[in-house]
Amino acid sequence: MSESPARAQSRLTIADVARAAGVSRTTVSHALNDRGQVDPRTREKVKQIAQQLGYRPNLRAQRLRTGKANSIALVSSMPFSVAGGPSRLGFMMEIAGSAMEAALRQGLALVLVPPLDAAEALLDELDIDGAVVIEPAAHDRNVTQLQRRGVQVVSIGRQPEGDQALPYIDLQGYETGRILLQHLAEQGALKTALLIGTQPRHSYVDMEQAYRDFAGAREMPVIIVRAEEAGGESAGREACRALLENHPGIDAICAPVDAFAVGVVKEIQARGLRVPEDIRVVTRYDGLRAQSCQPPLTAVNLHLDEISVLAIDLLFEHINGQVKRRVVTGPAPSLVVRASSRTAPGA
Amino acid sequence: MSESPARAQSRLTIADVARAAGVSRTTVSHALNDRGQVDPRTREKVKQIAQQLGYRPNLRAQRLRTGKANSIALVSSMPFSVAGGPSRLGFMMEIAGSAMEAALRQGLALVLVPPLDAAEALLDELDIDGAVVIEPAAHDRNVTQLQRRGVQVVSIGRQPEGDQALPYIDLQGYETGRILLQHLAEQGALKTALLIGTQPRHSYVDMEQAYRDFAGAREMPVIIVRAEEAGGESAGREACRALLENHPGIDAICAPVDAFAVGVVKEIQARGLRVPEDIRVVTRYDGLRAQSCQPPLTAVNLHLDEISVLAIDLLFEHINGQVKRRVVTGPAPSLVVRASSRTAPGA
DNA sequence: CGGCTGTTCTAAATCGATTTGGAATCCCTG
DNA sequence: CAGGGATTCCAAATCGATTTAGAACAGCCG
Repeated sequence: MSESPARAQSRLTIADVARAAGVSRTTVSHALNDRGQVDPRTREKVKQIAQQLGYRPNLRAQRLRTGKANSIALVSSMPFSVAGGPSRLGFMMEIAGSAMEAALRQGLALVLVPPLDAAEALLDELDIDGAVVIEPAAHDRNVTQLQRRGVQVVSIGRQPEGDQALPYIDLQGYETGRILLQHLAEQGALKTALLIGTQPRHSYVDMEQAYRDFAGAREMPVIIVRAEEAGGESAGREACRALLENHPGIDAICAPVDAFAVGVVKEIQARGLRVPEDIRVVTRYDGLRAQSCQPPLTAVNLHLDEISVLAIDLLFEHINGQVKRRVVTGPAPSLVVRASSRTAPGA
Repeated sequence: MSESPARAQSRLTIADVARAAGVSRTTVSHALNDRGQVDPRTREKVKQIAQQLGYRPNLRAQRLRTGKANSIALVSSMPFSVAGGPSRLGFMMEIAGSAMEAALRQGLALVLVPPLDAAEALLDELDIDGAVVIEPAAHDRNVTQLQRRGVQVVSIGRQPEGDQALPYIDLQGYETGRILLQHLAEQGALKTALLIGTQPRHSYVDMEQAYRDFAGAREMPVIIVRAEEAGGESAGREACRALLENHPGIDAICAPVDAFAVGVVKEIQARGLRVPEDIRVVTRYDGLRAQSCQPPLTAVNLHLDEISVLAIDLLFEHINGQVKRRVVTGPAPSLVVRASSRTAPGA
């Protein structure tokens, strides 16, 4: 039985270590996990032998027993067409980039769940003890599915009308809208239209509120049009056409969805108008799409890297049952001015 | 025993279903998994009851028994400073974006492993049955660590001098180098220098070979300089300085690492020279860094979205033991010309 | 009716860890 | 030296599924 020492696989079990050390499995387990009462000398000896043998506990057995998966999921429910395009899943990936690092620091593995219908099936096959959902819509199916399974969920961006108020990182949608509109006004815009998505997402809700308040304070007409997220760039373009035809005199468009904004710019230019001279355009997410647009789009730095870390930490707290904070406010959004809106002489 | 039907958690075990259906656990297992010999009527009844009760098999128990994790990892070993910056982990994230989708289609969850020292510890805590490693260096520690554990590994980009030849997706580094150098020549460059990293990665090796062949064929002087990847932009800048001081007359620089290329541009401009009029600059990866550089950098479209899918599929084959293909060649790299190299009148 | 084959189902072993509830040993005190 | 309390260790139960080996019963044949 003592042959085949180099089994390549981690075929060694706790029993092998116990045998080699001349103690029981219990003692090995205790020794290795710094649990229970074990003579320091025995503990050291067991550890050494385990090390020497190259023993690694079987994760699945460990998890079955302890009930922890030590991993979390990052879930996006934005349709592909919005997330897609040149930057693929820019928004989600930017979050993923720093989230994986933050997760690692908590000893958690981060698994990615793309926004696909097929994902729903996988969502039940995922061995996770928590999930971060990106900007969920009001009655997001992913969220309810996860909660039904009993996994902890937090969201980046408040879930509007949340079925039962998910803990979340505040993305400060109102403030984001305010600084964009304020900026447009400073650049001389007098008649700003708003183009948002149809889904009930916090960013649209908050943005609309900011817009209405802003318009109300200045006696500016309220011009709001909605487009289907799934339509992507062309839906934005279509909406822009309707906007321009029905509301002459518009001199600025605020389109928080970057795909929409790009469509807007294309439509404006196709009509022989200029951005920003005739119509200023701004968007929310400052990703590849905004930056590589011609002209580049004024946008908002949401500080997603910091937001992600906060989200992971919040989730971690909830998983560990120290349920205290339900809302965490991240760094304030900051304006990134680019050519698509720069018309005032001062700027 | 029939109370508390809505336990929130998936607390139901196979025993509960068995009890409710009036059969044994074995029969339930067989019925649900379409295994063994079960009367079709019984099978149907069990399935229905399980469904009705909302039974979900415990993943950890299932995995302990079956030995499969149904998940894979995406690993990058590029240092953070290169991967970092404006696009954070651009290269890795671009791959991740489409890889997660491909993985999902195979019923695999994709977990992200960031390039951190701490990751080494986590790598052993990861319950995975395979991993895709991005452009591993010659004796990459992550790779050996994974292999020792017995997980299948494939790489995107050949592992040079591979300890034992990992299966890989060919990134066609030689061809990439060739089209970049060819392009520079077409734009009038007569003295092109090469700036690569010090690590033994396939892209550097192949690029260098392409460069040497190219120079040899044209009797162009061979000017190669290396910089430490970990140094990022400033290392590239430093290398550029040395290049310009030691080799007057250089009119083009090929710097495959985007961070280096950006450094190069900055150094050139700081010296009062112009890109591309005085010195043309090109890089390899066409990410946010290349695109948002001033001027934007000519680069190569590596078709990472398709590459990722190939990688996932290859890994899947190896996990399932149908070990046939060891090398898969993806779509040919294609040039993306931008302002940083456009000088010829024709272009 | 005894013996054989096939179908349908089940009890128990198994995966590899953790954890519970003692058991054994030693030391000290009264 | 009996009895109490630490200390150190271990056997067995446990987590929740899958799988093996075999039981129970039916139908069929000679």
